[in-house]
Amino acid sequence: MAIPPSRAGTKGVPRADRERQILSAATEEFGRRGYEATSLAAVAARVGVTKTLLHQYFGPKQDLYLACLAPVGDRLLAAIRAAMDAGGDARPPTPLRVLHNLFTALEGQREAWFVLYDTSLPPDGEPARLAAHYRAAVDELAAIGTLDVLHRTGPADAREADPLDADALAHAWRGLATALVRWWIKHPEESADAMARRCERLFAAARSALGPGSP
Amino acid sequence: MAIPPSRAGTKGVPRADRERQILSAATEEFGRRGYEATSLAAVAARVGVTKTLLHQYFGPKQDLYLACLAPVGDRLLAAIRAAMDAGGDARPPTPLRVLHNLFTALEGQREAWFVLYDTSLPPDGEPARLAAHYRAAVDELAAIGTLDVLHRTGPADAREADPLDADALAHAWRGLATALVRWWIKHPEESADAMARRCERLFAAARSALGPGSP
DNA sequence: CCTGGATCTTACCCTACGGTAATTTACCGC
DNA sequence: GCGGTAAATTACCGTAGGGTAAGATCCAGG
Repeated sequence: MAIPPSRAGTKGVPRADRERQILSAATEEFGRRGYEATSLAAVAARVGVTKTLLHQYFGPKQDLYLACLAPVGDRLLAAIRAAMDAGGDARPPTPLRVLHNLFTALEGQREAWFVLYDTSLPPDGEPARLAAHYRAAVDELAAIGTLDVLHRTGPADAREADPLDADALAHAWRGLATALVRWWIKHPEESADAMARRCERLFAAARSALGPGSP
Repeated sequence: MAIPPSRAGTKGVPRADRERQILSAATEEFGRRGYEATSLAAVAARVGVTKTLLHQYFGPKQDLYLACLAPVGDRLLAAIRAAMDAGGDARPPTPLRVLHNLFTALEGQREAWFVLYDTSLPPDGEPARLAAHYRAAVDELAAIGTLDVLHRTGPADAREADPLDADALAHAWRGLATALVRWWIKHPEESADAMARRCERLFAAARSALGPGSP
């Protein structure tokens, strides 16, 4: 009776490729299930590889998460910056341009958004710190647009404006984007462009529902 | 040398009270960290009691979660229904009334919202099923308001309207509410009423930012 | 052929956590 | 006082998951 041959040894996949595969799979798992609920075994299985290899290439779970987050954060930040640099008065309006760029940046890795906005990160740790860093950068950009919006519609005397309104609006805006991305994930057939157009329709509809102007 | 006295034995807290304490603590933990990341030991410690007692009163983790979710779901549903039953043309407009009722229902247990909208529920299991049930009920209500909004602003020929727009709008609306609740949690000093007023201001501001009417 | 390095696995350890059985203490009515 | 029940605990088990050490396999290049 032959002893079962060991499956160990190279499979001919160069390290750089493997690392890309792992990062991709891990990003998807982290985004879907959240940091805590993601098991390295699951990531490894998805790649068709063993847990151990992940550790050899990326170190402990924490570091793998960081390796996923960094490129995602950079990509998203760049997308938002590009949309805002076009100027506040261009068409389509800034919020829609931002969304369009976000969708484009997320195409092919839509779950990546939830790597950045993972609510289950252990509060004290490097992951939370790096995520906070990227979130702060995003919020800073959001604050620019937000202040602009509030100044257009706020009370004539700026001192009457509640200083927290800006923060709340930025937060709400971020949450809205999150919800749209989540919906998008549930409808994989929708392209980034189609999604942006859909948002344009929705915004138009929402505008009439929010204000006092509806008959 | 005296053997350390056992701390076992009743502490004079009747079962019904303990159960309320446990439910309250568990709701908060589940809401904060998510189902997967919540440890029963942490809940027990918060109550000042042992893990075992949780099991004796509520059974396995799953059942404790269900015991938390059911009242939360009922409360939130009732709050939304009450807001929508007042009629679509009353002042303030329906979305703001819904938010106001939600904030009021969540006062004192703001994290409860995230028990219902927990993204880290194991996909196959009773928790996910019950949560899906409540979410579906909420979405059904949202769909009513949503369709109303879209019909007011959509193309004259209703056949041109994208049927998925309604679903996406409901989803976005829900996500917006989620973001507002999250912001509220980070600002504990803010009352439910103040929060509702804040939302009114924000909606007014957003309205001008979304549409093509801004100069 | 054979040696060195790159790739990948097997086998293992340790801890945290969910869960159960058995036991201990306090209170309450008689 | 004295059971009996309600309220808790201690002590324990099993497993899943993060992490490590060591070895196996394959592929160049000489």
